[in-house]
Amino acid sequence: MKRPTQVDVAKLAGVSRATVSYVLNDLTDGYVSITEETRQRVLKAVEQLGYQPDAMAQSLRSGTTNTIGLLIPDMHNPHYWQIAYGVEQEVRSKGFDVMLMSASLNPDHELHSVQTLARRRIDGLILLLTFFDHVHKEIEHLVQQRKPVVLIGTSPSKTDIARTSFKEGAVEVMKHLLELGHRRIGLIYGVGTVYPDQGTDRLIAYRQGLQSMGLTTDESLIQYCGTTIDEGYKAATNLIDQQLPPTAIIVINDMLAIGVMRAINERHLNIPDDVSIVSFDDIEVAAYLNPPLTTVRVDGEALGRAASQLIFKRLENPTLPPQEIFIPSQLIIRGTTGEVLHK
Amino acid sequence: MKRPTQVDVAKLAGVSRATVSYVLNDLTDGYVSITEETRQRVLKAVEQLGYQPDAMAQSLRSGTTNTIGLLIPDMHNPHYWQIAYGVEQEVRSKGFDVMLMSASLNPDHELHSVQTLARRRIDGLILLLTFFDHVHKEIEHLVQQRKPVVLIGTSPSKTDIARTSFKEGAVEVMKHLLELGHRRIGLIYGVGTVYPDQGTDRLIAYRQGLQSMGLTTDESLIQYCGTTIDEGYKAATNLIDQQLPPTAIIVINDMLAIGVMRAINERHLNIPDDVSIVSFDDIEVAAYLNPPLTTVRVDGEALGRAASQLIFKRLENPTLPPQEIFIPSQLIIRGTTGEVLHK
DNA sequence: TTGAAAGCGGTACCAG
DNA sequence: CTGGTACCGCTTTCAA
Repeated sequence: MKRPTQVDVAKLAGVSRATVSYVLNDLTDGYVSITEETRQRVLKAVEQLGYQPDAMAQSLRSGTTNTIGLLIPDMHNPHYWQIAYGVEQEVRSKGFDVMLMSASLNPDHELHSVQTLARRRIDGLILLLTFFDHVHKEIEHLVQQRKPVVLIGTSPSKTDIARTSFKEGAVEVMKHLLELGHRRIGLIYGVGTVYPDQGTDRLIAYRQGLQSMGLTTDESLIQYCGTTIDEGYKAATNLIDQQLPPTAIIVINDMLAIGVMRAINERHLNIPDDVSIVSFDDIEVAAYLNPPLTTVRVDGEALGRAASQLIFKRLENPTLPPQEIFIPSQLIIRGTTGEVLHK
Repeated sequence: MKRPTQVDVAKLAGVSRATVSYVLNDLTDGYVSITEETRQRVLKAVEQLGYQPDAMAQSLRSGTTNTIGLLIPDMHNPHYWQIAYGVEQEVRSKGFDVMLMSASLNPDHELHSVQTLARRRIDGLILLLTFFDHVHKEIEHLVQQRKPVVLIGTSPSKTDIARTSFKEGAVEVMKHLLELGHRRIGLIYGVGTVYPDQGTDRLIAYRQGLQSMGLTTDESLIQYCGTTIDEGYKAATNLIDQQLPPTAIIVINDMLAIGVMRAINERHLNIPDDVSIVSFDDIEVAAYLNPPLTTVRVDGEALGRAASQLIFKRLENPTLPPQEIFIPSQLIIRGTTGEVLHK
């Protein structure tokens, strides 16, 4: 059985396609008016056939889709879900839908996803990019077509952006650790990306923090790695198996920090007495780890909501100058950081 | 600037719309043949305008969307993301896209999402339902229209289904705990749903396991709660603050178990010496908790892949009888379960 | 080798 | 009050 169309409904109700359309769109209140009896006949036919208007055809006609596209870097980091959740909340409250895609940390997928989303006549696009440059041209096009495009990121942008910055948080982190007496501070710097800016704010704060105490950066205390918990685990073992291991480790995000904590636990070292740990994001489980994780919170849900608001603002007023909403980061001190007990 | 259409390209290249279509769809190899020179002119025009064919119009014409819809219950449980990840992998490998929606644990949203997905001419639909009955009619319609619909769930179904069962796992759990000497076993039974069957398999195994040892079910050891970590935390406090607290707690999923572990840690009780914990799902962080969580693994990624395979199978052969792929569950013993030390 | 035109499923204008 | 019809952007058959 084929999907029923307007024609089927019209036939069954014994009216014309136009009439069906009128009834369904409640244009009966406007200029056109339709007998209650006809109306009922149509509605009954709709019910009988289980007719649902074809969204594609509607979009083709109207030029709008009532859909916002959202691209996240990958599905393995809860921080991105928080963002997706925020977007979903806000977008749904406006009666729009979200079409979510993941770039799977792959530049080709990222490009493909942006293109796919664009080809769908999405009404607006929220992008959390990892490989920025690849999609630059696509974004230009979208902007020229007056499609709302909002970035979620850390670097200022010419387009609308829901921006956050780890800078303040990272500075707080350094201050916190230095106050606790830490001097050998490791950094696990795992970013699944070639995007040059990603994480830089945290790296800079790290170096400057050390500098402010007259310390030089010991490059052997910096570990680069991927994005999985397991890679965090491995990076941590590299760090703590050194002759002079760090007394504190800064980890670029909570997921990696979970791996780091595991590595330390397995060596029967105590957190925070032997090693302190701080990271970034504040994903949901962070507060429930043992001990609870000290981390720099970035409110993902707020980021997602902010991005959506920017979309709708531009939808209403396409000629606005580029907008920015800033979501600050903030150090949440929990149980994984403590004073240096022994050097 | 408007989005460029085929007409714009045709004009710029000085050819007709059809020619553009031919070039873009490589029909040049078939019956139609086009001068290399014309071809190049068209391609150049496409490039210049940044033309991308309109997916809606294409779908309207072709009747296919190259898109699979996926509905998950909510965005806060990593288990669902594992499933989504599996779906994404498989679907993308076939050159299709995934449109993901979340029901936000809300029956209205669930219904709305299914309807929206259906209205989009999605080529196939993968559903992880919480409030089954509400969408029953929609599914019927889809099936009648020969749209592939695949369920992911635990109860057998008349439609295609990627099925798992916690039963075997739950039985293993009971065996494991009883062998370790546990007799007072608590159950935290949090399901964010009114769907009658959800979790039942685990409840049954629980009762039967106790029965097999000649024990009766102590209803005060069963706690019902919601789906958040925090609700798991609260349910656990109810349990361990009892006069005769359980020596082991079975938790319906890992997210809740994280909250349970926290509650126990906060009371300075030891896991597993004072209280053992087992749960279900085996989300990514489970192995990295402190101690690592004993849990019944259900391979979400495999579930997602299986569901996708069922979709494609039916797409190829719509008249197949209902298919089922079964993904077994399996107890993974880690560090949160141990022998009873004191009663 | 290229172009004209029908139609996919709706919407909305205009005429009856 | 209702029906005819042009059009949204693209594919594809048929004719030139």
